[in-house]
Amino acid sequence: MNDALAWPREDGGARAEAALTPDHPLLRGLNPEQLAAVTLPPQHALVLAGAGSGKTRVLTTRIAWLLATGQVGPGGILAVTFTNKAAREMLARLTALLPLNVRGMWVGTFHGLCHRLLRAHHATVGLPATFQILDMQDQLGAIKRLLKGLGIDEERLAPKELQGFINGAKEDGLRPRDLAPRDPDARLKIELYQRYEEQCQREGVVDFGELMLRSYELLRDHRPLRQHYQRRFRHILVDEFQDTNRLQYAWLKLLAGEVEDGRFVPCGNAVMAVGDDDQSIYAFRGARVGNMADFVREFGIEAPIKLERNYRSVGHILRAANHLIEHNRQRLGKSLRPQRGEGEPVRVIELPSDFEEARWVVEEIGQLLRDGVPAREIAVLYRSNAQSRALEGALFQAGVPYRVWGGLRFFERAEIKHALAYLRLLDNPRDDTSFLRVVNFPPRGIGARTLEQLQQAAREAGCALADAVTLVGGRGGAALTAFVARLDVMRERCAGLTLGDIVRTVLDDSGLLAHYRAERDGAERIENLEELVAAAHAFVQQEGLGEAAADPDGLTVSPLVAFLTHAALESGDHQAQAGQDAVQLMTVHAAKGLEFDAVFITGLEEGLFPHENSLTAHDGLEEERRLMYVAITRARQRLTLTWAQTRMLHGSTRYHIPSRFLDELPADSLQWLSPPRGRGAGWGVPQPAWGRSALGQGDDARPAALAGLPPAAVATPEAPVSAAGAAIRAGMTVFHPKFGEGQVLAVEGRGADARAHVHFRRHGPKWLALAVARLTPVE
DNA sequence: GCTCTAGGAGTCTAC
DNA sequence: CTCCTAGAGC
Repeated sequence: MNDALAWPREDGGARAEAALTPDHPLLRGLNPEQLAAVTLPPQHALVLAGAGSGKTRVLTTRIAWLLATGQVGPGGILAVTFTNKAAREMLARLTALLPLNVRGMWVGTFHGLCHRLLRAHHATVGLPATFQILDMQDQLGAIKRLLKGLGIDEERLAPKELQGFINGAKEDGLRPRDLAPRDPDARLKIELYQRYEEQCQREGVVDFGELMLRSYELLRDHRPLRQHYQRRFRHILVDEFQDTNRLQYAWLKLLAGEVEDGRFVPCGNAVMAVGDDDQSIYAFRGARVGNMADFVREFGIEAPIKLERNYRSVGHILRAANHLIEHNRQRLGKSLRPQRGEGEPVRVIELPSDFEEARWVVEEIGQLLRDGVPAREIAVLYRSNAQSRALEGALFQAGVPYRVWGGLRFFERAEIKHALAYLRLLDNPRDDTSFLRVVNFPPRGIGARTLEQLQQAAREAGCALADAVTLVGGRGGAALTAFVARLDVMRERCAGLTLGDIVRTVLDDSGLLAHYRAERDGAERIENLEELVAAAHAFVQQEGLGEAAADPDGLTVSPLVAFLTHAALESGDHQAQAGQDAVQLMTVHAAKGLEFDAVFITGLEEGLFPHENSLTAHDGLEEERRLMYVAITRARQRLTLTWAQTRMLHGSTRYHIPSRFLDELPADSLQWLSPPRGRGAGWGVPQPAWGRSALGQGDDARPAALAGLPPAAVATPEAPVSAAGAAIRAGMTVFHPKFGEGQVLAVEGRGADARAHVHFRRHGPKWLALAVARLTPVE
């Protein structure tokens, strides 16, 4: 079965031999491990690529090498990434390396490639040619509609919970019939999963999980088709392999071999998986690090290639990263080796509040800017998006240009989603999700009552909402009929137009533009809609879609369908003021894959980083630690860690103790700008905040940037008092008559509203109102 | 049927 | 705190 040599090689062997010299231009400057990975003969391989070890370079050079030496043609390459950004970067680097037509290559995200498979074989899997994709928002809407239709109270089952259940099942490759109902609750969810699938099928839409699962089933159930792709893709390369879920790994296995008698037998192509188990931070969405170990076993990997030379960060930063991650038990084992100087130690500082933290960080940024560090080379990272507010405020006040990543993206904006819904209805009037989104937007007198009648009628007739409008009588029915007629007119007017003109026509005919023009603050929305028209024009230019989208395989899709797919699969840039030189603000998740000269990691507090929700999740703490590892390894020259005693969180003030991660860093590589405090110390001990500095004595030891702070800013707040009359502080061990002993993770609120987050030894984490709870400190 | 307001819930996230 | 939804009032 293992017949790698059975397939004819496309190259003359001699040409490949001649090129196999280390001074080939492509190989110049590679270290021995990188060279080994790039020039590996066709076989399965696992590359363990540490942060900053030149992973992307290895991947792209590998592909270029395979092509340049004639080992494979562009059509024989399949390269999978997790984000569109990574896919784009790979293509860009590749075209820079080789004067080459990348058209025939399959490079993209898992979902993008699955989508391509489903478009090519839509009839085989029973989807209409114009099927559209539901994003998470659309999916939630569809689920809410389903629950309402079945008369299931949202109290009984939260739509979000069902959404999580369905997506979780799909990530594991499970259909409703594969699930065993363990209890009535599970039975209901499985039943609803089934109903949801029927609804999607009826409406001609697929969610993200379905893209993956349906194309998996396509390959699994159609042997000739599977074999066609197995033969075609002689080289399969997977980026960020540690982030693959169960289904994605199973999908890869289908392309790389056959399961015989329960055992996986590779079919002769070569899979190169590149990943870093220490950077696996997406377990919460189904990623399964265990896939790496399974891959080693099932693909017969003898020795993974380890890339451990780090070209990014200075010695102290790398030592901090290595030391921290060694606290994780489940690791394949790997250590980053510095290739640059020692640099300066990692700086740590404690601040009284999130407000002061932001102010201090901004002062430091000011100094960096004065020292000539470009703004775009400075990043402020945080665990959760809510933390950006205080930082934005301080940056704005200081007049420092900044850019916040995350938040609403272009194609997720309400006005854009409205426009897209109209566009989707042009091709697929059965798309009930889109129908409901815009049937009364702009308002045209179609209310909840009418829509209930319509949905009832459609259910009874077993047809789409658009086909049921004639079944509704009265004024509502007339308004509905008028709406559908309007769509029909729109469709006719758009026939034969270019994509850009179609979008323009829809914006005019739907009344969206007129509606926002009349609205007080609709100016920005109109701007966005205009940008959508521009994006449509640009899309046609860029993709070369004169008449229809041409796939490498000659598959054709209408420009409109291609554009709608693009909108669903690439929700667009996080609000760009791209190109502008600005300080970068983002969550640690968003920072993965990026690097900066100077990095601030803020909010290093128990409950925030590690996040309190993670402590109850299985292996949650290890994932938080990997997240911290990712954060640390973003910095090239200078890394600063901050934590604040108090923080405004969901509207009230919370008191925290420093993150355990600070204790897990090597003391030799740290420089405390404020006196270091153990986690057990808590706060509230009356002492001058800077009285005993690690750097020296007296006020002079205060860091320069703090000199401007008023003394009041570092005063210690009073601790709330429990019902038992004891002052309760974060960090202390307490006793509760019912729950026993526990550690106080955080205290929030004041007076009668004060609450404590206590992690009880036997009963786990609980929030207790101090006015009620009889908590007493334990010696 | 539409608009306004009060109350409740959420909080990491890409495709 | 902020976003969303439900329900009351017009």
